[in-house]
Amino acid sequence: MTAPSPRPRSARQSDVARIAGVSQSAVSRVISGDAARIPAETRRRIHDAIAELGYVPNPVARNLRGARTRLLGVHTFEPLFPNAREGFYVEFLLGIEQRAEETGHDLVLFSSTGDGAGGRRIYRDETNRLRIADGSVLLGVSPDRAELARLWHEGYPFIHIGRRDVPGAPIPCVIPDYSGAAAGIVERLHGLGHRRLAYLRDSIDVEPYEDRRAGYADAVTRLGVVDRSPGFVSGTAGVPDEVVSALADGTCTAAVAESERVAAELRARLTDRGVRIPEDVSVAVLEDTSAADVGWDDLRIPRQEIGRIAVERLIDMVSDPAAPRESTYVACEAMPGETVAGVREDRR
Amino acid sequence: MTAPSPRPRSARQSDVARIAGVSQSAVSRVISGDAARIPAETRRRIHDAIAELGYVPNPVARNLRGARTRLLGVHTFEPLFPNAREGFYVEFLLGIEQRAEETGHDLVLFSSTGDGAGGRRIYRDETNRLRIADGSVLLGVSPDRAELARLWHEGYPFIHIGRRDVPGAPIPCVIPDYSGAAAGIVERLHGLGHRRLAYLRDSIDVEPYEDRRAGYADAVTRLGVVDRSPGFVSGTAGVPDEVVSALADGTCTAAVAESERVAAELRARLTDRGVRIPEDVSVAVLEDTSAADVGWDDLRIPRQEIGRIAVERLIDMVSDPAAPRESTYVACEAMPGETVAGVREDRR
DNA sequence: CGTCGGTGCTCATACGAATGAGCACCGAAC
DNA sequence: GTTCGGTGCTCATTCGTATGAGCACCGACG
Repeated sequence: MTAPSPRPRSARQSDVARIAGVSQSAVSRVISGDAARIPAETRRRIHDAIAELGYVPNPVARNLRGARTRLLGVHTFEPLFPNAREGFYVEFLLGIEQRAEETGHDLVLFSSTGDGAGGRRIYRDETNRLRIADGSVLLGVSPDRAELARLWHEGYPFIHIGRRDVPGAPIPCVIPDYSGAAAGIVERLHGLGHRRLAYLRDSIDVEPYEDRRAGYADAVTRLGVVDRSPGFVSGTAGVPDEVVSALADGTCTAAVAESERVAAELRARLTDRGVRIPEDVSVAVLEDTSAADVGWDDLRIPRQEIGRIAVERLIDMVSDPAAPRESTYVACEAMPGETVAGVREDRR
Repeated sequence: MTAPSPRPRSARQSDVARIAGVSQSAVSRVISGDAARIPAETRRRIHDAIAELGYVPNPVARNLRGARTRLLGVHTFEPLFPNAREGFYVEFLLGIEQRAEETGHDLVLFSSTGDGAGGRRIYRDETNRLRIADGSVLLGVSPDRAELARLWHEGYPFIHIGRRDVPGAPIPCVIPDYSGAAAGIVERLHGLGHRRLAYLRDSIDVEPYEDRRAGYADAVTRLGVVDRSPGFVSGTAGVPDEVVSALADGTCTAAVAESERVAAELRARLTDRGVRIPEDVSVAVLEDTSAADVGWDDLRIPRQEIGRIAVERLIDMVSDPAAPRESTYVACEAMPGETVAGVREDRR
């Protein structure tokens, strides 16, 4: 038996109708359940004809009438599984897929680049590629905010995972609450007796880091803790010498690092000076370091849950275009590790 | 600024046409590049109107005319990332995504179950859900071969990852060459001096395991090696006592386990008897055990490459429906580990 | 016997874009 | 001055399905 080629044009409702001796609309009604006034006998004839022809509705044509496609888009601004961040997007996707499955949606992964260069774009030769889907989840760092603004103005339903600020276009996001998590970590250090902290910033200036800084700053002020970083909000990136010295001599008793990269650098510098973590100095990281598995006190981003929530919100937007489009915050758990301890007795 | 809601019905070509003072077809021609006979001035007017209205083509309508959607489907018969097989499908998807990106395709992940129960099905109330995509990659273990047969008879372009035999429907697959890999492992054992082997089968009876058994059986015969498993082809699943004894007393010097599960059981049983791997007995596994990371001599399934090849083949089928639809074999690398060694001197 | 209410459908059109055919006009060539 | 060829579009139709409106028929009721 050989493959049926050249593929015969698939049967359509009109073919079924001809065989069953009814009109195309009768077929349509029977198929789409609106068969209230079609008697069993006719229905049977139609079903027989369907079986005979192996008729299968064309979903594309169905959708044309303005019905929903029940497709949800997933647009990542970088390849879905960049090696550098293995497991990063995938975890969000896991939650997205779960919720999509539960709500009877399929997903469209927008993997095509657009035009070879310039990264993944939403608009390709003036057309919004996302439009096949009823709405889309966006994730990753967009290289081009104007695109997001345009998308928003178009009224297309979408939700962004992670905070993204675009002037003039308050795009709805699902946001890990880095600010609250940072505050929580400061509180924890405070509870352990730490009163003089240092903040280590990375050189990245995107929204999520701003959130961390804000949360840290608030908590420091609120608890009356002293921050000794060299002007952490506008300050230097990386691990300045002053901070290493301050931690070594007890001027500071704990450090809060924005990213694992900075934390690792700090650890190296402290080890050089013979300073131990956590015996001498406590270090917490404001990032999910579970992949590295080195025991940092850090925070956990509930990626799966965030994915689920994003789909949830997206479906709301799709089903009610007039619904409010606000951002949602999702709490991050502070994860105790092996790098935070009570303050050293002689340094209280 | 508030979200533009209720969303205005998006502009269409006829709206653009009205504003630009031309006909809808002129707009269509300009947009779809067939603008040979439209002068620059008119084109400009049309583009201005497009910009003014924020017009965006409706991909669904486009597709209706029979054009390609440039969507490729990915249908998994189980959720994409079942916890039990974490990283299993994902690796295929990685390759699929890469190739899709390179060829300018987007992916549709068919995640919706169909009707709540009964697993993921291709046909939902008599409609082939895959049809939105130009063609689809199927992966996982289908609960229902009749569905595959129907899909094939329909002439829908699809390719299955992993071998799947359906009577009357020679469905095209991309198949890890388990048979060759099993033979390779037997050859390797033979090269190390092993002459009396045992084969341990799992209780699963799907095609991939048949391939392993066939490859093993061929190699054993070809090399004149003795197989001491209790009738491995029709034989008992799991780890029979006879096999453990044969390995312990030197009747057999090496074991080939179909799955990691069986291998792990064997290891436990041998350890109980004080038999060491690989000093006393060599053990190889005919499965990719890289996830477990316990040093088995095993084989590696080039999942990413398989994904890429599947997309490649699928695109061929889509672009030429008359193309032959055969299966493709992909070689698996035998991966040396720490559980195979030369045969013990006194057991040659 | 006329009318009314149901039943069992059909008709016509919409959805949005693509496209073969063809019309109207213009300048040039014979 | 007629024909010819090219330009610049428009017209009409197609894709496959869904759906509001409505037609024809039948039995029942007044």
